Amino acid sequence: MKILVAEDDSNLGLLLTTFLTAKGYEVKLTTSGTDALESYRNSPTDFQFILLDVMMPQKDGFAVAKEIRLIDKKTPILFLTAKSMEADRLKGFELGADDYLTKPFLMEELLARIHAILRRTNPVEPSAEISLGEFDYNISLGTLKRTHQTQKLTTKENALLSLLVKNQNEVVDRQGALRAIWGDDSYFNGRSMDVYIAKLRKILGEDPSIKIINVHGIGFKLMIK
Amino acid sequence: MKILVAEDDSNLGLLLTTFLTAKGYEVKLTTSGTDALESYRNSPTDFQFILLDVMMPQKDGFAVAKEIRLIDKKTPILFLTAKSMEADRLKGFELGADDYLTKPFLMEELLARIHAILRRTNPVEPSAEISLGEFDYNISLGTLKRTHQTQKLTTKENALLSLLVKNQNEVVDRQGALRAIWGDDSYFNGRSMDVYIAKLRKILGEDPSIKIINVHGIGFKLMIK
DNA sequence: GATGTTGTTAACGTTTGGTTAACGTAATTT
DNA sequence: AAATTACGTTAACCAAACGTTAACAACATC
Repeated sequence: MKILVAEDDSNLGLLLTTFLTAKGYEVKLTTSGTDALESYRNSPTDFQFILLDVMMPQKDGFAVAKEIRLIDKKTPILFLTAKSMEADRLKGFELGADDYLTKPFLMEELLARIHAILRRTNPVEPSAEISLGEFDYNISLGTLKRTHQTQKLTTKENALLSLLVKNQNEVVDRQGALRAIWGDDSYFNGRSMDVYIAKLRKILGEDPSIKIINVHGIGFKLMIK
Repeated sequence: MKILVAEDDSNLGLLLTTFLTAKGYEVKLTTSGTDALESYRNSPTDFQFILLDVMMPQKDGFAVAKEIRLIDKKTPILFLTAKSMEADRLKGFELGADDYLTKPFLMEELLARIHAILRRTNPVEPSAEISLGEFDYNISLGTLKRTHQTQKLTTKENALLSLLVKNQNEVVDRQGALRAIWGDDSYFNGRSMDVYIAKLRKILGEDPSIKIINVHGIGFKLMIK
């Protein structure tokens, strides 16, 4: 999932890139409307989402959107702007924008709005799938896909795997995981989690590059070579 | 194109109704979350857009959205609220909202946002007949036609099937369906719904490409190959 | 009143997923 | 080295969830 970002404020551009990359998106950052349009034109089918700052020198976000919409009516466009003028907002929507977010905004809200737009844009694949070794893991559906097979995970399996995946290459604290998934960290819940770790090891064992490592006395770590 | 509006401020409710009606929409105005949910449940296939005020007595907009999303993952939901708290905004999106607009807002912006969302969601107007595998299903008449046969469905059969068809390929929450069709999710209503699921499986079994799948502990999903 | 229709509930069963037991190995502490 | 704690693995157990068929109750129609 690749996002084209046009933002002339380098701090915000960097922040956006870092944040969205951490959330699993590939980001192409451009710092002017001209560059954005050029990037788009170089590979128009590459981008699944476009984030446009309105106030940019030379070619502003509106001009870019107008140009893009001439040849692409589908790729979602979300405008970012410091200006809160109502006429501008309406203009953005008229140009075919999907949303319009006023600075300053919470990064989490931006992400929520991106998700909402993608949810209705790609109803067939409502949730992003995470690449996990040879598997494609869908947290929402609780499915693990590989070649021609799809394995459905149980609720507990999915909860535990999603926690490990979200903290890939980092140790997930044993007691914390127990409290988060089982509600408290009693002895038997701990044994239950060990059972589920074994289940996940068995399922993921089809791909030898995936390992769930125990860090003694601390917790578990999901690693992929 | 019918919009369900829930707004307890009668001035704003009237304004919304007048404005949207003038823009060509049919509006069902409700003044409480409870009434909104009841209106929705009475004819779930009627509405193509839902406008929910967040702050309403008894059942707030969030609670309404939560209940609706159990049995309808697609119909667009836009929240209106006087509160601009960020946590609330994120909560709205997590519940499956498509947009979130803070009062006071320009009516024209509301309309633009509705259009932007509808542009993406291809709203399904209730039609005379829906193609369902080898069957032609008429929700209004409660009939299933196939080759030279027409089967008449009972009220409960029709309510359940229309809910499954509306959410084809999506899981319909068991408890949500029970509350929507039977009024509450007690044990015996659950057993009754299981009986009706069996009835529908028997009726639809004439076409082997149609399956009603149980997702354990969650609900049912209608799938067609 | 007899009959038909629809919805509810009973009865018996299967499936599912989570918990716990049991036996063991690995790591740390004494 | 021995004892203790932490974790690995497999399977038994159990209750909840659900599938199916039929009996029963309530209501409508003739």
